[in-house]
Amino acid sequence: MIRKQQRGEATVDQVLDAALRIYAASGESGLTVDAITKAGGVSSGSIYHHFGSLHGVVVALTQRWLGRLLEQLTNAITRSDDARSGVRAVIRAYLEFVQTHPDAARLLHSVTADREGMDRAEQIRDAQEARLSPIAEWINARTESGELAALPAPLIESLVMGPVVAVARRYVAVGDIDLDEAARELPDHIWQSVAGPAA
Amino acid sequence: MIRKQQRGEATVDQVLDAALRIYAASGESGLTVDAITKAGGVSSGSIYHHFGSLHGVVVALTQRWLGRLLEQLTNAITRSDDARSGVRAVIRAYLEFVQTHPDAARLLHSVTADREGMDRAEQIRDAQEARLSPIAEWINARTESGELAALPAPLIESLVMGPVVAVARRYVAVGDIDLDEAARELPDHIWQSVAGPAA
DNA sequence: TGTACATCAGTGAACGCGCGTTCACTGATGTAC
DNA sequence: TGTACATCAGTGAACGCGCGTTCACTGATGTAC
Repeated sequence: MIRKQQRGEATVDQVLDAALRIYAASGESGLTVDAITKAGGVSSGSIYHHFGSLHGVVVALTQRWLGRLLEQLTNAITRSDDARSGVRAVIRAYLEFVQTHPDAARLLHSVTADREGMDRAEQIRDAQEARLSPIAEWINARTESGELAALPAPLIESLVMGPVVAVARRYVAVGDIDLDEAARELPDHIWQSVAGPAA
Repeated sequence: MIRKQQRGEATVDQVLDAALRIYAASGESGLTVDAITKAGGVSSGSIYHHFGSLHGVVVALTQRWLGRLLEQLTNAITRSDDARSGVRAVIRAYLEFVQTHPDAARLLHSVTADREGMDRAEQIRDAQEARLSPIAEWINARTESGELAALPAPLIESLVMGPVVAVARRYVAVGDIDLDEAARELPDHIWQSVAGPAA
């Protein structure tokens, strides 16, 4: 059996870590091969060996952090059984992620917004389907039980995550929001907007 | 008195219109001077005469459409006197804008998300202050009267606009949302999340 | 345990091209008298 | 009403440089026997 060498993984990590730092500091336009080379202590050839292109680095970086975020959200939601505590849990999980990884949050907020990100939306959804489907299932189950309002899943998602994302974006960009206060106040208010007849 | 020549305005419009079309079709990376030159029927020198740089074109484009969007929202909100109809009106106004100007919506969603957009956040806020302050005042007045929940204005804004922006982004990006249905359903649900004791 | 071999991992100089910006110039418009 | 002048508006060839990508090569790791 052919095994890849382990040092390759370390290099991949170095590149992605450097890329995130650079992205946070100087944006997508600052994310050049040369910058990664210097910040990550890795040669350009090595980057191409692992990622194929600079674009490949961005894709890998996005997938990595989107995966981690969705993993947190999925864990939060599947651990709670009633709808109200589930909604509460995802909200807290998202805000906690933003607070713990502000750079990654900045990346996800802009890359997913990016036009190229939109083009990649489908392939991203495919890659993350394992993490997205439990969430969708959870929503459908709660909608049918009447705990959640009888709305299409995308609308439920928007009602729950919309304000959270808005708060997170504003926290990262403008900074005139207290995340702890948001974590305290948002859950109950958001819940009011999606609560169903049986709740 | 020295008057600028009128044909200049026409050129500015041609450039900005072409820029929006290009942006919608091929994203920010496709928005090159050469592309504008060809699509707008304007020489590169002329672009520099009016905008100073390519970056200047993007800024002008963003300001123009952000101004138009905020104008719609301000009109919607100031025309309604009770909180509930105000919330309803901004939601409808936003969704209507997105439906009427999907390209501009795409631009605003990504440029404001963009890292450089974040750096420009302050200067954008300054330039649009005339349109932002009426909205803030309206929120504060309704919060004090008890029609809106006793929350900081940024949280109210996030609770109201968050789901709307989320729906709009998803409509523009993925397309699995019916905007008319959203316009019907969202107002009441969102209202539940911000209604105050006196409502 | 050692040797030969294949593949993976990493290097960095060199290339080339796309792109933003400049600039000397021509043309158009408005003002002064 | 016409002429001279200043400023605005527009042109497009030319420049130069930053940046992504390539490639021939060296080094490291794992496998086969």
